[in-house]
Amino acid sequence: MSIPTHYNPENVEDKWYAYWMAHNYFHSEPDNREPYTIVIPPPNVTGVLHMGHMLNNTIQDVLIRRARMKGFNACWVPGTDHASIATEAKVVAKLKEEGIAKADLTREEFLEHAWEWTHKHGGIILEQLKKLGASCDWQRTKFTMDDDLSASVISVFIDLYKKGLIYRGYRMVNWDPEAKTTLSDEEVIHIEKNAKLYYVKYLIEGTEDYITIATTRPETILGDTAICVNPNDKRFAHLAGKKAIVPVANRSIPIIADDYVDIEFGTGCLKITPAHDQNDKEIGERHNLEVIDILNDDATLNAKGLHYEGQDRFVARKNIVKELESLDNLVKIEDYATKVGTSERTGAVIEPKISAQWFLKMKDLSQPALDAVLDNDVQLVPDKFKNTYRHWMENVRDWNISRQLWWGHQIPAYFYADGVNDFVIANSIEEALPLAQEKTGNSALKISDLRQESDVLDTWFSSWLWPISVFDGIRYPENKEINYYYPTNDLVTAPEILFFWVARMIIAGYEYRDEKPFKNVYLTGIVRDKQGRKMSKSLGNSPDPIELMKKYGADGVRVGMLLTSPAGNDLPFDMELCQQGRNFSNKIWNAFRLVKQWEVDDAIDQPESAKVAIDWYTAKFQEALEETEQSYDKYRLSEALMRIYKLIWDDFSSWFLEMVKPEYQKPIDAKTYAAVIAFFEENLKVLHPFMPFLTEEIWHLFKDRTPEEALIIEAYPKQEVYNENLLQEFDFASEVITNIRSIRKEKQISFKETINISVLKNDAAADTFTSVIKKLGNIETFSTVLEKVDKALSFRVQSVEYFIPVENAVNSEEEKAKLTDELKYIKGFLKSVQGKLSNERFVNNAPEQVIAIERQKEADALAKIKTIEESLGSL
RNA sequence: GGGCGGUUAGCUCAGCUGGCAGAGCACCUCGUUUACACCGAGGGGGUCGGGGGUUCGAACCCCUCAUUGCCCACCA
Repeated sequence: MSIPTHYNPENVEDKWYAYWMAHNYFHSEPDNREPYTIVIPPPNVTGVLHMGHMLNNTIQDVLIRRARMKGFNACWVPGTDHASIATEAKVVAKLKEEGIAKADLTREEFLEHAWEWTHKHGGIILEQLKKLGASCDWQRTKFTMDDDLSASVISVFIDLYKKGLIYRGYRMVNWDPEAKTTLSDEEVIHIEKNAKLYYVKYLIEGTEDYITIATTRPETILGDTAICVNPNDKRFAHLAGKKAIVPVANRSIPIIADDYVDIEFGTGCLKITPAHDQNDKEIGERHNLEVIDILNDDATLNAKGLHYEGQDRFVARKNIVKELESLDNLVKIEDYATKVGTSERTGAVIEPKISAQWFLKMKDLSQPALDAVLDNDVQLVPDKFKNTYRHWMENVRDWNISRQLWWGHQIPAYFYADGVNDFVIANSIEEALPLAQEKTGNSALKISDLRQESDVLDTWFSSWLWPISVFDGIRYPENKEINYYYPTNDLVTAPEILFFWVARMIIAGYEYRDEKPFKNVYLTGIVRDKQGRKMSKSLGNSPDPIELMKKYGADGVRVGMLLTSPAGNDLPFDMELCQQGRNFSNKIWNAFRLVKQWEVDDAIDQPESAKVAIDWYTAKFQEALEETEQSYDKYRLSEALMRIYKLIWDDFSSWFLEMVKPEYQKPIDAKTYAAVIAFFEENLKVLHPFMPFLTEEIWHLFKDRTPEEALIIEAYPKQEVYNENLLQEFDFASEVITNIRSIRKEKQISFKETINISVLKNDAAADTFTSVIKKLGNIETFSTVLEKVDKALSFRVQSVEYFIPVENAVNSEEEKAKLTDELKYIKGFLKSVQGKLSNERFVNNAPEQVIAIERQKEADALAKIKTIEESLGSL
């Protein structure tokens, strides 16, 4: 035998990927067919493939391959995201290693480094996706900072500004002191931390009395500009209008009253630091308080921090606590569990900071996007995410879209002076000049008087346009491509970015196309390790996907990932799953080997067993196809895969091939052989979306194909009506076979030894599969009898009784015990059925159908009891 | 603090509008049968998180408790 017993994916995978590429099968152009479009969630351009990508992209590939085979014009658009903050952080780190500080570079110099880095690392991840088999239209590969996409981003900014939806404001924002940029609310992760609550007393000016406040951030005392109590708090009524002395700083600040203060919490007194807390800022605005910002951009204290200048905020906290203690201003310290905001990207503790930033008004923009999901115009899978989505959308706040970074889309605002609103918005500085001249009334203004905003836009401000901008539908809303491919069909992504990205894409879709960007959103779970921990680089618990594919084959890994991964459920990943996938590859490979080695003889007749086997598998395949389609419709890919897995492993290999298998070293008839090959090919087609490489390989090994032929573009099997009766009859027959095998095992009758069997004539015993029973049971004669057979082993399937006469093997005591057990069980069953049927309320209330089923069960049980009792009697 | 899920076999999960608890893997037994030991045949295994209730009948509907996960949130 020249075909190896184990499938070796190694050379196969690269070979077929190259073949598909060479024939341009992944490429799509608008035509008369119905489109089926998926845009990839663009991975970070400098990223490396991890298990999350594997899951995500396997799903997309399954969907797109199936659509392609079903005759849609399938288009999967790949690309990468510039990932402003993440990439900039990497470049900064890399420069630091080389001894270069970002601060020493000009913007242009830094961007040169960033582009160099991008060109070097960008695209690695896309190359890795090819190993997985991803059938992306690589000719359409996009990058969020390509010229056309950048132009789209800028034009959208200008448009939204003109619509009055973008404004610049002096607001309290989330400051990441490590990346030295602001973040949107969504980029802030709240983490539970054990903190301390410090009770600090402030001297009331002109008295010997003190007032005690509680704070978690004693270092901000240096920025205090008031003490605040609740106006209804009688305890502090006498302090109205008085002043307090800030410890350490020895400044005098007013004692004010505001409803915000909770009388019950802490001491009922609050220190007000408008520069470093959102609530304090609001209270400060109501009471016209001074704002003292004590922090630098890197969260060290500035000159306002007095002798703590230069110290990090946390160092200063420790030190100021010591000083307060020595000054006798510290009353006590309590443990306190609180949640602190941290940066999604750097992990740094977020500092609330007042600064001038750009915002997008979200309320009105988001309404159509909210409705679309609530009305299922955009379908979330699973739909439990609808609640989460609604909650977020109903409470959406203005989006801080500016970042104090260099890598990204620079905001097209041109300042002619230093005021918060001393700017004009334009496509270029040349276009900005006349606008600025007009706005200022100063026609002497020159280009050199203008200065472009140095901030860039939030990464998501470009990716929210992705499904439109990859087809250049922002700049050219009527272009052929966008009109053809939009709206796309499926978006496959992680729930983590439901708000960051998915919600905003829907918003942009309605704003710029007046139409949803995709029909379905498949939300994958998080890939976790066996212990349930999220797979991450820092934990080192994530296997290298490339290594995995080397070991188990890309197909094996794909199957492993999808076998147990319902939408929205986390995937507890285990190598065993890939092993199962690999084993499945091998099973199919060996089924192929078996069939391939058969010799065909035109001259011999088709046996009856093969004839019925073919009828049966025809129906079985259709049943499986129907079930598979239903699973696909519900996006239950794991179920679809499992059904195909069982179809091929159990139905096809264990049953069908065994039924048609010719005797050892004898040829197979041509008719049966043709059917076997045809079935095998149909199996390969339904499996292809899940295991593209293996199926393509075997499909080509069966026959010589023309250079234009490939499984990837074969037509997916069509659903047809099938004979359900035949399937039921077979289920009966297979139960007979199982019983025979059981008896063989029990009585240690070798399979090589033929046996005889008799069936007691009974209307329920159909004989369609008698030839199959004979073949798979290795039966010499199969006879019908009118009376029970003495001295025989017996078994019953439903109400039909079978006998196997075996010389000397019948031990009547054993038989008796066996029958008694069987009788006991069936009587118990009958009792419960009759219990129901004798319950008047059941008979009166239950639907007719249910009662009929119960009556049938009763009759069957009675018939079976009768045969068992007779057998017992005759023993 | 608010909201939303989950809790079914050792593990991962199905179980549609109430009507005999399922699958895959794992496990056990047997097997050098002429595709495959990455295999075959046969088999065991569940008080459906606890407690109430509705119903002829509850894994499924209602109440309640427990537990676990996720999302949101400016109480010092």
